[in-house]
Amino acid sequence: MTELAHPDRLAKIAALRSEGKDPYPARGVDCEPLERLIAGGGSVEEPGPLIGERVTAAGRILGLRDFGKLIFAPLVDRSGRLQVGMQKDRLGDWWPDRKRLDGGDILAVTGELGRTQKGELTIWAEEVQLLSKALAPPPEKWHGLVDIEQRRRRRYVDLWSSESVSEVFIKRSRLISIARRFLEERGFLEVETPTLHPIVGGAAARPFTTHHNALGVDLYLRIAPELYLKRLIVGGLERVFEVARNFRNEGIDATHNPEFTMLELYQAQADFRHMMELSETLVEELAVELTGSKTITYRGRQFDLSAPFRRARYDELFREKNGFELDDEPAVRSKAAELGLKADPKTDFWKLLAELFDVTVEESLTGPVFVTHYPVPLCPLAKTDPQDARFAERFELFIAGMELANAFSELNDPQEQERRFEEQVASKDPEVPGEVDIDYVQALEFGMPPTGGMGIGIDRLAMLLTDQPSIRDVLLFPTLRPQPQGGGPSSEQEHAQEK
RNA sequence: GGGCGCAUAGCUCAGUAGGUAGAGCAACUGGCUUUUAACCAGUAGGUCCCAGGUUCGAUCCCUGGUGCGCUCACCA
Repeated sequence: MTELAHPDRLAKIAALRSEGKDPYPARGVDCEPLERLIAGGGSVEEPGPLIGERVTAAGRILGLRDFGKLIFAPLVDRSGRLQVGMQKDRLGDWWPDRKRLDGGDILAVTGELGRTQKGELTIWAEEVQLLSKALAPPPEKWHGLVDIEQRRRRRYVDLWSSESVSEVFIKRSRLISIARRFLEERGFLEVETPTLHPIVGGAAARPFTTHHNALGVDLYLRIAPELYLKRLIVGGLERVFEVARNFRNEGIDATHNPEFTMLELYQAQADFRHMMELSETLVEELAVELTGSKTITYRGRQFDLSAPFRRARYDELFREKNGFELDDEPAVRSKAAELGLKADPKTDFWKLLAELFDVTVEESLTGPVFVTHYPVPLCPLAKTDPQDARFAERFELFIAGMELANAFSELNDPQEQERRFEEQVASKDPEVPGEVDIDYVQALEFGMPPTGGMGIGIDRLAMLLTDQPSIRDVLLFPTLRPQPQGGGPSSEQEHAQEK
């Protein structure tokens, strides 16, 4: 037992066992979700069909309000919260066992659905069965878990001790489910591709490295599924998507977690314009389904997610904010220096330009807006714009200043792709693949149809649609520094002593 | 990794201008059959994050560390 186990509760378990009562019975019970009982109870004015009926519910009791011969206890399950009333008159044989109940215990209750004098919907218990005894006490009943670290380390407590928390994660789940249905309705096939990659590719990021013993090779956790999904387009699957967990060995902040979820999709015989339509339609639909409106509130600001979204060219946005063309290298360098960017002359011009764009333009992209036509050197996997060879057929979608989607007309010219890969390798940039993915080039040599591809950050979309300020609030178990033994804050001392 | 901030009872928080601490809730005992953070009376509960230093004396001051939050850099 850990320090969380309460001695009085251990004593209650021992007492139950000595009477032949199992505090952790093996069988579940048939019960109704509380939501259904609440709906079936109707209102005080118009009683529902379940009033007066014998019902069974199961859930966790958060506390006990004990009046001597009457006890009220709020019962919660995933779907809602409903009060249980336990009366001596109705529970004769069981009644002495009330002394063994504690906040946090999981119970099954059978009894008549009714109301109290004040009108509160209540199950008047006739049978109470302990399903699982809680040894650790629940958090403070009024505030719930407030300490943000504990909320994240002990999500299993956070989820039931604060009503709004589980809603966020239920919505996140619905978001993914709606997106799947949306894509399946449009002929997309959900696929699964490897997360262990022999070569890093599909994005610019530092990878996690691991090792396979039997093969005797180092492998990387994927930073993006892109190159595998496009192999499937070569394979003729035509419309594919993956809800892909990606891993990037980078810093952690409000919008970044080392593992995160991208919805990536690829559509043959399409280009980035189709991807714009698809993404704005999907985002609008998700907003309506999850929030009930096309206009959402994020961190106190309103965003209208009605399709179509505004389109704005990268170079035009750049010119508006900076007053000169983005390929005016001297101007870019001097402006960057002026803003204090790391701008020594050997810094790659295009990296510098991207940084200057981030600083001068991205701040103002409240959105929703598609930023289109990125400079080609920033888009090694995208097709060049036939109208202007300086730019690529690519867009990124910004909402509330967050980058939510990235898409392009996929480069399908194997010679051009090989050349761009070789340029990347030659740059020796540590954040760019250090090796040409020959197999991918060969896949293109077999012929890939014109293809539109897109990645949507599911975590950020969930933040936006559930109005959460940090990615860690939409991840059930965000990456935290591990704490040896037990994970609770009380083990910090042991940790410190080891150092 | 840099900067700023936080760490006190199981939980939420006070507090000590250096003299080893207190409330509410939770727990325990008793009372109460209609509460909604129930109420009333009583009891118990603390290495004041860790390690050094200064001091007669440190939870408080100093240094170092750990964890978390915010922020900057990197990234989606």
